[in-house]
Amino acid sequence: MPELPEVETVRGQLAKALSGHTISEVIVHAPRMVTGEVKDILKQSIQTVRRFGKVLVIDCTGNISVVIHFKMSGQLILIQKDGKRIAGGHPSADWVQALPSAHTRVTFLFANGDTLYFNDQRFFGWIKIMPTDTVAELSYLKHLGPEPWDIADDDFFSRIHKKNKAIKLVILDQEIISGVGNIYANDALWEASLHPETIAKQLTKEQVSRLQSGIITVLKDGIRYKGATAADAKYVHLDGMLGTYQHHARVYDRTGESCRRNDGGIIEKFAVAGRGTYICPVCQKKQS
DNA sequence: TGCCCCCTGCAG
DNA sequence: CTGCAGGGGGCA
Repeated sequence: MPELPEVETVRGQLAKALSGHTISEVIVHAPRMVTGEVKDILKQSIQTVRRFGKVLVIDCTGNISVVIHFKMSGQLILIQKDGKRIAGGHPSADWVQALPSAHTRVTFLFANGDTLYFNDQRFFGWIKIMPTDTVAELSYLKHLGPEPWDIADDDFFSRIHKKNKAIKLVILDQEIISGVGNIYANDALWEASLHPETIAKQLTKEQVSRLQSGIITVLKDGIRYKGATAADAKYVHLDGMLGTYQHHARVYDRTGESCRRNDGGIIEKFAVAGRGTYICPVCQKKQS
């Protein structure tokens, strides 16, 4: 559920579905993914659900929080007492799957009969149970940069401009700007008509300004479309439904398709630091 | 700053 | 079989 829009979508759904509900039992299927004492959240109820960059924080009564990073393949699915998924709509056909599944790592049971499953195929994610008043001291959060809409353009420029590496890697660095991952990085660079390998310190103020706007535009679009579900469908909503941003992607996973600017460009794919990178060769030319 | 690593699973 | 996947930590 990787990037900011996906986590934000689930954050909102969790807050709506679980506020005030009491945790009655927790089953840890994969102990290595969990730190802290699970017993500390028993009988506590959910108060608020926060998000910092790509991290989700579920605050409970009793000064206890559950902090979750989904990494590449983590997901949360809520099943109601009657076995139905929450929220309206019809479950995607892709999600006619019994839970807990082979990928379920932690199961949270609620007093009202609801069950929340944390699934993670690749075991990269983590869950930390800790006092709410110590969450901010987590190393990951302490070093987290601001979200792109929370800083003035001159602050954004100074953060970006001093880096002597490819601009794509700079915006993927959570300590510089938080929330951007590979999908939205590719699309934001297209929005700003920048080549991903341009060295950050070579960018002009005007280019960096366009980039900040581009990042904000694609992240907000991602939230509007409730996240991007890639072909392998590991990101899903709390109710198992799929995000739809992928249908609106600018360049991500559009190899061979036409540039949305209709400039005659055909989207190309290559690797930057080992990560899939997509550009329109016409409007995202490499600068010298 | 760049490489390797953590893992599983799927497409080519 | 190899390569690749919404992330990021540790190491030189």
